[in-house]
Amino acid sequence: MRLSRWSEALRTARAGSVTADAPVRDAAWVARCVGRGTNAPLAPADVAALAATLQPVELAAGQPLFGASTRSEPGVWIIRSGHVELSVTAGRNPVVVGVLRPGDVEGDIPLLLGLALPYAARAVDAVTCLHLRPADFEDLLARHPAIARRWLSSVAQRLAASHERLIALLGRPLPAQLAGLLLDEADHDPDGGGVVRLPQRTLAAMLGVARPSLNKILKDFERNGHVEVGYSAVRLIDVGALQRIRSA
Amino acid sequence: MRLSRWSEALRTARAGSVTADAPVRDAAWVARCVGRGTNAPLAPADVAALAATLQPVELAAGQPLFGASTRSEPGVWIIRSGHVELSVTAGRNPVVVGVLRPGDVEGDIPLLLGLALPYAARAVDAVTCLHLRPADFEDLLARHPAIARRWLSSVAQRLAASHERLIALLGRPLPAQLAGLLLDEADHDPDGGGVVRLPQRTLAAMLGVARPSLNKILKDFERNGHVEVGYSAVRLIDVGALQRIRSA
DNA sequence: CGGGAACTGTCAGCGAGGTGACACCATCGG
DNA sequence: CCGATGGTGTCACCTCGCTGACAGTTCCCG
Repeated sequence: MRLSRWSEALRTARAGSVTADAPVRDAAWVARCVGRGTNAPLAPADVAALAATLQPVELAAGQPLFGASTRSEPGVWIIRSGHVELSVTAGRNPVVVGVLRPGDVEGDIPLLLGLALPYAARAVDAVTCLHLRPADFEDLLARHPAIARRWLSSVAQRLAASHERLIALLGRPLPAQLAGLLLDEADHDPDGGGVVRLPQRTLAAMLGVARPSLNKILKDFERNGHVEVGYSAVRLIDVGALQRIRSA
Repeated sequence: MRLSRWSEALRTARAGSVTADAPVRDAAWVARCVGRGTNAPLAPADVAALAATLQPVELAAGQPLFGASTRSEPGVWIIRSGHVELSVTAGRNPVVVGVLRPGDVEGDIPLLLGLALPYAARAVDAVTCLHLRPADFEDLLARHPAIARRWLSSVAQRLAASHERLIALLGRPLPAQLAGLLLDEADHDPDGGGVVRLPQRTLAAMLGVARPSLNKILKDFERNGHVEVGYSAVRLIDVGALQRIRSA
């Protein structure tokens, strides 16, 4: 069963390269991406334990990982490829709390605290991720201090990012907020510049702002040659200028 | 040396009750307040290790724990009594990222990630706190898996709170934001109602908003009998009404 | 008890951003 | 190849909260 899910998971990511050591390779990838290596190195035994419990899962665009309504299977998800949108529909318009990208982790906080998160998660595009069942997660933390230590640094990282997000949003003009968001959310392409592959509706929801307001600023940026606006994508042209606007 | 700092620390907190087991009592208090007990119980040996390393420190009102300028001694602080304001002076007006109250922890994130936090901390009123030196902190985490596990739940708690703060701020009208802030920050008095003992300037900075705007809403609340505005204090009268406004 | 510092209360004018609506365009499935 | 879906570009109107300023009040320390 696991191998069939594996091959399905890898079909999109890198077709045809399914080998027996794929679980170990993914566990090593998790070890590299979750938290920080300094001060919290993982021993081979820890990586092996990870490899034994990680369950690959594939999601189509639009599919929910979990939601206020569905409350589907709990556990920890680690994004391997694709994007997941965390949103909450409080008040009038939906607000996007964050966007998960490859290497990001979700679902561990509810397990650690024993309470449900107030937001829903849905795949923006096709998503490959690794799943850890609640019991396996607790077990890994209890039996592998190095993993617990590493997870601590992962959560700490997310907390620092969340604080920076608060600072970037509070009482700042919209252009500064948008510049910061674009710089933070850009996927760094090999060609040098970054691209934000999200519709303007999502970007607006991430700033808690109306789409027309966002579009106005975005077109200003484009007129000044700072970005290039495409369909469901924004390409960063002049990173320096955006940084200047962010801290204006 | 340690005992002398102890007696100094306790002079304000509870004068005259200094006994030999005070460190153990404070360690037990930390064990109760940091993180969640369920899923992460601490053994007596863990509490003893905490008691051996906690260093009591006392701060006068206005004194900084650390700051962008001073960069004073690093380490972990656990607030025992009083309030500490975390603020950052980005752009025009200062923004308050959060207010630490008794039981809150600060300074562990920079240690875990090896990078400085972008905000400064200063005592709002007289503060008693417990200090943990960087080396001692690392040592506790490495040698006591239960403490690492418990710390994980503490950081997770803070992350959830930070996410809720983001949700409460993004794209919501000012009255809803203020109602949420008051409900979150109220110190629950024994007499039933809660009190927020912070000047309006600080409350405004926490919402990234101008003081006159905040004052306007606050007086509206008072006119409608929801709160009672005092000098550097807001008393909550009708909690139900505030909850209704928060989710309006 | 008196003076300075900090906090609160309030106002008029202005600009940023929300609202709702509508035309146009990319993308994808049939 | 065509139509449905969903994303983008833009507009006129209007509300909300900012700006800067000033007067009154409370607190605290000498």
